[in-house]
Amino acid sequence: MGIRTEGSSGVTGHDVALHAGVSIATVSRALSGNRQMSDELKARVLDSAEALGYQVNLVGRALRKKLTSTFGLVIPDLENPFFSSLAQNVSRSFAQSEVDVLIASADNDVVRELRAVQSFLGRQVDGIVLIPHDEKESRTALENASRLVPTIQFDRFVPGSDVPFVGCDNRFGMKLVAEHIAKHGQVFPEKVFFVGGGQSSSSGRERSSAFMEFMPEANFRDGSFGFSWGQEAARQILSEGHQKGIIACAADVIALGVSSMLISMGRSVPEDFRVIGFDDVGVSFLAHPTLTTVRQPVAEMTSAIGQIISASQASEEFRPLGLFRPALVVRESSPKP
Amino acid sequence: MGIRTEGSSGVTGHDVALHAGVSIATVSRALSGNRQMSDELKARVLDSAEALGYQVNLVGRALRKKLTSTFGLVIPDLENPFFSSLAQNVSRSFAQSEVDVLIASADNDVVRELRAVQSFLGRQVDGIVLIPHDEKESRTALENASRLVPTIQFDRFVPGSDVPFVGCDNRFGMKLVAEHIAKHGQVFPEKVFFVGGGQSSSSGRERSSAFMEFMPEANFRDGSFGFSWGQEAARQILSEGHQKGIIACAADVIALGVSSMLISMGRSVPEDFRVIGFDDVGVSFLAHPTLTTVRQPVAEMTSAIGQIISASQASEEFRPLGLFRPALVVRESSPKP
DNA sequence: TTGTAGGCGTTATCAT
DNA sequence: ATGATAACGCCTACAA
Repeated sequence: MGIRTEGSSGVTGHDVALHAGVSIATVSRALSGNRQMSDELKARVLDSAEALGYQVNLVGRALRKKLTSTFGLVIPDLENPFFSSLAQNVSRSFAQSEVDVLIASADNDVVRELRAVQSFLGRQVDGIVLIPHDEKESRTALENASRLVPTIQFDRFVPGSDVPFVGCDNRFGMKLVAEHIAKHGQVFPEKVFFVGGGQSSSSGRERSSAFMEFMPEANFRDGSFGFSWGQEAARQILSEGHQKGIIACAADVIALGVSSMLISMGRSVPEDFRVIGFDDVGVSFLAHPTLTTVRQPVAEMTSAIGQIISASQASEEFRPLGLFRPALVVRESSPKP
Repeated sequence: MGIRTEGSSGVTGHDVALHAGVSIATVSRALSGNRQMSDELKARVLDSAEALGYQVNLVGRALRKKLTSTFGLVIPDLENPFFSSLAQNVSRSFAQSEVDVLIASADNDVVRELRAVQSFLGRQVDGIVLIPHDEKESRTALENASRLVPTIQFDRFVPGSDVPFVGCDNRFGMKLVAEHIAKHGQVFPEKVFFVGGGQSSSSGRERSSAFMEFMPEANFRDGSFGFSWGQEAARQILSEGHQKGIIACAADVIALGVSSMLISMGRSVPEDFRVIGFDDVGVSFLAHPTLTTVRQPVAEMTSAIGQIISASQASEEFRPLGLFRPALVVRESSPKP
């Protein structure tokens, strides 16, 4: 495994041309197929290519065409199941097309996020889909990207940027939660809690402010998008002496942490505390109790991304529309009253 | 957002050379910095580059150097939390180095897996880390990759291949599980169950056969690596009339499904059924009850990958070692007897 | 120390 | 319809 250093298959279009007894230009034409040529020659070239195991060198092609049929997806945190699911869905929605999706993880770090963007740009990707990790700090990465290639902000956005955004209507989602909670009024008179996901991302900020708009009397506490923050928040709530209530969370990962801690500390969900999440991650239906949550329309969102990317490939204009309506999914952790 | 089609920043080394009043060779030297040159000139070039917003075109560099400082990671299923966690860890372990990690999802499809490999190869990646989706069907992808670039099989392997493998000692892990179960002998005389993850991947096959080796009397049933198979398996076990037992699973995702279904159907874990997983995915500690499982030494494994990649970058010989010992993590779903 | 020039593999333009 | 050839942006002998 030592000596081989050649990049691609090692056999170039030149080799195929020699083998088939044609010019290198003919080889290129036969393979890209977008030019008229005799079927006989075409077949001969294709056979030679097959025989030699030729494989087009995408680097050479990219250098010449200045296009790569590739776009990059930057994910803030692959260990967050909602994001890894998004990545899988985006990737899947391009399975049929010629476009390749390259994924990079920013690992909750704006420095690595920027680096991922630069790497994609240097690689001449045709477009970038960025889930901005931080509302402020991700601005540089987003601007760098959008200055050079068609760029989409996905799921979160940098305020004031004019880069097209695809995501869900967080305010509407929280309105659904608030309405759901309101129906519990007489059953759970105690207390409504909101456990936020921080103010440093647009989704965190939007969900917090929307919920507080609809339920200003709620007991509010803020943290970050993670299981452990949910656990900590539940511990806080119990240590403050609360015995019953409804706990709405900015994300499923938080809600799962909350629910987990409540049960560990001997409380019952939903009898003592009702818990509501946001996102509808894949595992939320198998949590115990199963999680009432707001489902983001992931399929619609990824398909919108596909359309925007395709449009930009065809150098059409961007379609800036991209705010999708989520839906409430009622499960055991906060059943219908 | 329409007219711009240039790939990278549009400004090339040539432009920088003009701006700085030097030759294009000097620009290249100033930026790669691996050549002696006067500080004054170097500073001037760097200033010009900065002023023009120059950014090296990695495509041009790759074509010339036949190296990209990049390797590709092919993941069978990003929605499986164990795999997405692996991806994050691999990516993280290269954060400090110059190497970029590109991730592609095969989405449980060998066709897309092969396509991802070809795409990486065409992009001249310096190496490929492949988690083979299928023990047989992934052979083509693996061979294509290893023929051209240094390649590592990660977590799963294609039998009979001489491509270096990094993964965990599944047999040893199952031995730990069997020993743990054996201690429960008198407490749970009823029945030992094993819920497999299929025979089409090396991990599925190894874990099944190892467990059956240590506990040949176990009640065996086989499926796939997924929550829903775990739920189905639990339903089966209950419908067969079993009231108590110990259920060992080939993966945490299966165990979480099993546990979920048992509880949904009114059984108690661990009182009625004890449940044991494998992998120690991030969420297993917050399941209810928390999951007893076998922890894969992810940090060691990803660091081994880092070493192998680095060695291959330095064109040293591969270090074929790569079987790591997992450890039993006892939690609530199957506590110490 | 710095500049000149050739070529990496591909596609597109121009002849033929 | 096919072939020769010139770029694309970069790096690196080699020359100065």
